[in-house]
Amino acid sequence: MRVKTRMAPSPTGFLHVGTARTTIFNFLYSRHMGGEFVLRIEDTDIERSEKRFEEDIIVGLKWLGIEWDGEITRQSERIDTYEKYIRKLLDEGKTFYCPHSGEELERERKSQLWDKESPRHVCDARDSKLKSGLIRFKNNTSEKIKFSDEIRGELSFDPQLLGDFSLAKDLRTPLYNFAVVVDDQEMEITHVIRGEDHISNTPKQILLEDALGFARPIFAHLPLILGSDKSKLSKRHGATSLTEYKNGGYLPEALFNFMAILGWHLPDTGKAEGEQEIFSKEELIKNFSLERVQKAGAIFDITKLDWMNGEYIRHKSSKELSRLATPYLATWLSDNQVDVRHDLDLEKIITLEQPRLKKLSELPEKTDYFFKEPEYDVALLKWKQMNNNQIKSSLETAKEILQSVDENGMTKENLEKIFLEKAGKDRGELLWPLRVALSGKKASPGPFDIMHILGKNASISRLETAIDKLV
RNA sequence: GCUCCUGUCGUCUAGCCUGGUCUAGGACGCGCGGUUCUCAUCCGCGUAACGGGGGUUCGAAUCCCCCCGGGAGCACCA
Repeated sequence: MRVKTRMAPSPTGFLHVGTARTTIFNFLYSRHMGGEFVLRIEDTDIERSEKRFEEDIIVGLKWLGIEWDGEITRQSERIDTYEKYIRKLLDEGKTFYCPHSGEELERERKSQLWDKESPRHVCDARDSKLKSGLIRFKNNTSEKIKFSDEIRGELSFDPQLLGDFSLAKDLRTPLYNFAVVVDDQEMEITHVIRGEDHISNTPKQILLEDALGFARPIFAHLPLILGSDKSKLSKRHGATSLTEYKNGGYLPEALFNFMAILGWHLPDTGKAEGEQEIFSKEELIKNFSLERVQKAGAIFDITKLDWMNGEYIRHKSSKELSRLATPYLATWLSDNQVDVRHDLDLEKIITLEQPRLKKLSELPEKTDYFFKEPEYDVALLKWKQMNNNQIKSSLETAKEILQSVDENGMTKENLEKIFLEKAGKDRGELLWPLRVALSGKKASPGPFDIMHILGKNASISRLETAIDKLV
């Protein structure tokens, strides 16, 4: 079977992660089936759609590693086509101009609600000869509308509840449900994979497809991404735009992996323990199947994303990680007007933090002491029950050891060897004050790594600063 | 209100179709322990769920019915 799926984001806001996830599923499915995946932009809402939002969609999808086939098409470029089909329907008497005003519709709606009926408009002027007004569909269907959803199975709707729904404001201003139907036909889309919030649009679209004599695509409705309170993910739950995740230090592969796994999973591999959670894009494409997607909505669990992002960070080579993370550091350094010593090796610093990073954006706060003198409370220098004199002498010892090391001996291995030889039973007595003096932090990488990167002079200077603090 | 969708650990899920091998598996999180000066990594152990009630059956997370819960959609937005 030939497969062609499409993604049709609307440029009326920044690219939402939910939209991004739907795109991932479309992408995975068509690639899995060896089909085509195309991008169409829904930009007929002139008031709300903006160029910068369209740009955001394109940049975001590229960043995620989603590539589409062919040129991007836009709804606004097909106005002539829509007009052609609207005229056809009008000529065939399948649609009509509705003469009712907004107030009249509102009154009808209220009375229906009052009668505990589903609000809809059933027009009493279907055969009016008017040539202006809202164009509505003459809904004469009485049989149930049935269609098969690839994820949910057989679905059925009562067409009476739809009323004479609208399909265009005028000949050249089609409304969503009409525009998608025409576009899917014109673009020869075979599979419509979209969010579950579109389920109730489907019967309208089917009615239009039938009226126009179009083939019916295969539908698949994905569960929604939910916030922590189980309602549709929105701003009040935290970051919803893809850009925020991008800027927040998430890796595209991690986000892709996480969102693909959210609401979809491979079957039990039968392994007794430790089933795989980390999948490359290729593996996801190879194993993807629509029938395995979950039916219920899934909560967007940021802590699992953070873990997964950390996993991807840990698996990067030092060089690659350094390339990706340096901009975060550079921005921070310039914002804080820090002069960086030219001999500092940024790649080493970044690699040192690799096992601790969940997000690239955490880098500056974790490594600031390499770039400026650490600030800390004297009390932090204290290890267990040591008093100030003991701490001071411990730091003096560390300083002496360091002074005895020549520049070539400033490797991590060598420093570790020398310091551990001199350390007592409780290594903490020597190493804790030393590490705090160097980093100014309660938690940090080990002192040997820090001294190696900082160099002999800077390290000694920090020990002296600490000793002075104790007086 | 109406319509539709949906319900396994706190979260993401495996298992459900084709009842027994499920004393319900994995992952994240959390807790404890090991490595360790600290944190992280890594390793080991642990924690915790079939929404409820009826059936059918020798046997139900799996099949049937009812109830309850959660969500979404009901535009001259997409």
